[in-house]
Amino acid sequence: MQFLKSNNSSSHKCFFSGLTREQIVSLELEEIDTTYLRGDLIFREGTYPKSLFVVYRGAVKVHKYGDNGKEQITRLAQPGDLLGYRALLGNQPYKANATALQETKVFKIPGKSFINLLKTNADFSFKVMELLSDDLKHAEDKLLNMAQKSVREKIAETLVLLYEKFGLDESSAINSKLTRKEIGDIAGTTTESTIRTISDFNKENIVQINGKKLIVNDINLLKNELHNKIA
Amino acid sequence: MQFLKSNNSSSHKCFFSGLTREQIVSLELEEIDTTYLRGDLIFREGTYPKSLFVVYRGAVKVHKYGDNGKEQITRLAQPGDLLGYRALLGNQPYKANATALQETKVFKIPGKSFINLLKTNADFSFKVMELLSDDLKHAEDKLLNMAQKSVREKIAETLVLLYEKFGLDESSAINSKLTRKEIGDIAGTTTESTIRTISDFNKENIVQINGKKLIVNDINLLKNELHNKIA
DNA sequence: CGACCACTTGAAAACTCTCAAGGCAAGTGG
DNA sequence: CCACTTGCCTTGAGAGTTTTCAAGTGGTCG
Repeated sequence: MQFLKSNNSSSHKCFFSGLTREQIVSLELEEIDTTYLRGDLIFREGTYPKSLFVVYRGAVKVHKYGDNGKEQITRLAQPGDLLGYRALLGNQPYKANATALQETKVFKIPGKSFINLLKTNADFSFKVMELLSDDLKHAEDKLLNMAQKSVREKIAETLVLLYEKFGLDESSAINSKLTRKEIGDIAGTTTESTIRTISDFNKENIVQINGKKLIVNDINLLKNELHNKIA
Repeated sequence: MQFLKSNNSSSHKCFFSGLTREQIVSLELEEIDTTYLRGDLIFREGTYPKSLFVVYRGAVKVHKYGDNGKEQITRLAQPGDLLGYRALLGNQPYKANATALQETKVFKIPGKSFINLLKTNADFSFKVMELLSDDLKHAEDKLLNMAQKSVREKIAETLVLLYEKFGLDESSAINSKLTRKEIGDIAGTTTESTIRTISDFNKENIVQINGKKLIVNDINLLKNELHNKIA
């Protein structure tokens, strides 16, 4: 099954690799209507989930809006990542929106199949728990960043994240199609502050701006910016 | 078993209420050395977990420190809440510290017993997942607050949280023993800003300061402060 | 070509933190 | 019993950071 060969170059392990063929078949993957273009909404906050989404190709932002209307990206999903499992687990409405960042293909797994597998397969259960556990860790780390870091540090943090998630293309540029606004929405700051900070990094030769592309010649220069440098 | 009668007045359901007597016995609760006084460290970030902690009485802060040394409280645990389950699940070191906020009694469950029950009892597994799911939701909500709200809103948010977690004592004061610094550590701001904001609320008759106590006569006045009031 | 969208820059305003200092209450030791 | 220490609360003023608002540029697509 093609699906099992994750084309994800980063360190993610395929979520279903421990299952038997029968178990995978039992998931009744649906392939209908599962390709999205940049900007397409995959699901909307407040609606109820029917399926679990598994990203097969592309990239997805999970985001919500504050009272003031400002957008906050809480997570980036890539090939191999699951979307919407939390709403399914609790049989609750989605707590965020999911939007494709580029051409993205997902598999849909009927909610019931997912829950069934959870209830019958302890290993699978355990894996989902590890996943939740991991997401929780990331959320808490991010909490600390948001609460305590300067804009400069938050932007550096975000660029390192993008570097690690998306890698570099042939010209050493971060291989994401994110706009400045979206980078700010991840970092938790305004578009203008994002632009100014990236521009500072450019002047300091930490990154190089090439149109919309951000060229990273030495990731360690960026990583140096992650921490408060007050002795 | 006394343990099952949660003395928690708030809406928490007891985590173990779905288990059979045998299953509870299988957890091999340990009661040794399980009372802590205010300020006592229950576990430290970076160390490895041996047991799961179940808060029986009192209150616990889960907190970590940023690069600059500033403390951030990520969670408050009360009777019925579990501590350290995430580290156990992943067999990883604790990612935060836990410190008693008042005289606190906890039960310890050997890590192995917990994991065993997880692997053999699908319902229990599911419950832990719901718990994780819930914690994740809170973390993400808090993320949004941190990223987008003003100090005033964050303090209001925190006071409402404390109101809901700890309730009011006989004099209508929030029934927590938290210092101003700790309130700031939850909200994600400095002690001084916390004091100034609470002082503002006092002047505006939203809360009433009585020594270290904060009297809340009408919680809705505070809740009005949760949202940005820009039309 | 015009509209639109993203990017960029400047200047002022708003907000929050930092640093410094003082007050108050409880507990301690002489 | 009093002086002293300690921890927490409070306030002020200035510094620093970040946002806001306004304006302008450049590229792209129909």
